[in-house]
Amino acid sequence: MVAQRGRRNGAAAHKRTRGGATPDADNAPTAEIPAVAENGADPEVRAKSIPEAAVARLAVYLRILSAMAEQGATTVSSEELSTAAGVNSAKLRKDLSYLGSYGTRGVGYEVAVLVGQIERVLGLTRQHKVAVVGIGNLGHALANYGGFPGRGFPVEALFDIDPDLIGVPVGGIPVTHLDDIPQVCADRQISIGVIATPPAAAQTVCDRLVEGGVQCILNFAPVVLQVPEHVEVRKVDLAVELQILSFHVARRADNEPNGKVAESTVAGNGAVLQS
Amino acid sequence: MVAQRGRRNGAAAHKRTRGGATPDADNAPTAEIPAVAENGADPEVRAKSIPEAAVARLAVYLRILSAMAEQGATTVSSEELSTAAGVNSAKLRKDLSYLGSYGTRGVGYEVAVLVGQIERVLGLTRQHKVAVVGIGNLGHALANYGGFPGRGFPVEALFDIDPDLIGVPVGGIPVTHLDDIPQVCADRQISIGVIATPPAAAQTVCDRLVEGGVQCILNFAPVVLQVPEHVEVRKVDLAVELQILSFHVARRADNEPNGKVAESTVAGNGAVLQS
DNA sequence: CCTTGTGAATTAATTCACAGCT
DNA sequence: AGCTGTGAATTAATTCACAAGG
Repeated sequence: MVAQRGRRNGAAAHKRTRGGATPDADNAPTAEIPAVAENGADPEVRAKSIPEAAVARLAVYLRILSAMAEQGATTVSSEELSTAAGVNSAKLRKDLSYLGSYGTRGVGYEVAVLVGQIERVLGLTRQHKVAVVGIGNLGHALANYGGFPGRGFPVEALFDIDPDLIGVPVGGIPVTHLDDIPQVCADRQISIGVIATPPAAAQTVCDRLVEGGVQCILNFAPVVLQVPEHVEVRKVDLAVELQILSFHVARRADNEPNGKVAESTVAGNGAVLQS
Repeated sequence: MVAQRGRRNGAAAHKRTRGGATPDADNAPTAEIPAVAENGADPEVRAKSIPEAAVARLAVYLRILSAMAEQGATTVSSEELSTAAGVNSAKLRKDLSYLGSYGTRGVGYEVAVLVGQIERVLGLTRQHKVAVVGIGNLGHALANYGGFPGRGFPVEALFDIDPDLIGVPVGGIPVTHLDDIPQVCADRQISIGVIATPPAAAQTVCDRLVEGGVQCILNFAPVVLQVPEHVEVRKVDLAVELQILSFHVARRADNEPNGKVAESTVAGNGAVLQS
């Protein structure tokens, strides 16, 4: 059907360079997979083309499932899991179906199996070394996470420009100067760079990370980064988040002219809910 | 079975209460406006139903436009602005069209006009008082932003559970105990609550914020919050962001198999490489 | 000529609804 | 009986492409 031609891989050089990606709705170009992947390596149905939106939710399911496993649960139904994740069960099942068919009809899913499959699809069986750039308030907080979510994302390098910080260990790792980013990232095989610098420094830092071979960037600076197209950027933007909330407040105020309605909510305004 | 049992508010059995929202693609139920709005209030074309995705981008455009204005630019074309924002120009124009028609064909847009219109639509002409809960590393960082993005989001209350912190001013504001959340939020008319607590505390804190009349929550805790449906939740989830990046790394590795399988990459053994 | 603004076309994401298996 | 898995239907978001207007 769609013959999705057009995407030229060769030189292309379309300066796509999109690096924006609001934590919200922007970051979502759909993770199309070129459909190639003949592989033949895996007996399982290799991931074919999981929608980006589903990927984000799978990560959420994974966390919930891990918690359930820790509490001793061995199986879970789509209804339970979807409720815990705040989505509806049809969406959840559709999302899980991208993993393959690991449920048992009439019963549900085995928690351990789902955990394993989600980890596989998200690539969490590999390790992804992280570098944090900008050891201010936020960078400090990030560095102290010490090996981010669970294991799998060890922080292996810290960078800042402040001479007083260079060499000082934060969360066990000594801070290196910004100038050494390319070198150190290349040496330590950093795969994810986290930018927590002031906005003015962000693009330069980004360029150096790319120079050092970093392919993925998580950007906390309120700047739209320009990157070559093989680099993946995700953005966490506080200002944008707050402004989106502001929009919703304003919208509510516009629609519901009078001041309060408090909890008449529930069935009250059918307008806002989905179906 | 973790908790989800008690979440029944009112009748409505499964009435949603979504609070998840991955910073990415999850947070995006499309900001449909109830269509009611007989309006008749504004001479301008009142916001009719801006797509959620567009709202997020408008916030980005706003920042870029503000920077341009500061540099003395007075007009801008869709091409320029879209490049700076990392989107294509058609999308940009479509987004701006939700504001009304403020461009001049053959010329472009007046920067100042766009800034004003975006601020209007995002509700940035109001003030939104913010409370930060959880004054750890992250909360500290947030509190010190002191009046978040530019103006319009003053931090007016800080909360924590640690007795050593109570009363201590952070960024000029004394920390109050978690127990006083409902009271203080109601008194100070807080409209946005930021949750930066450990995951275990997040739901309780959330409940108290809601009790205090807070309608919007920005959640940094890795937990899916359950909230009544009139409350808007946005989530910033570090783990999810990293896992999405991980997914893209894996995807690339699968598609672009330089060597065959190269080094023990794909699944198989959990322990890959050193640590 | 410009560049905007927008219907129409396309593509992605979500939801429905039910067949199929346990 | 019950729950998964998934085509089909629906709804949202993006992109195209060009008429309209300075």
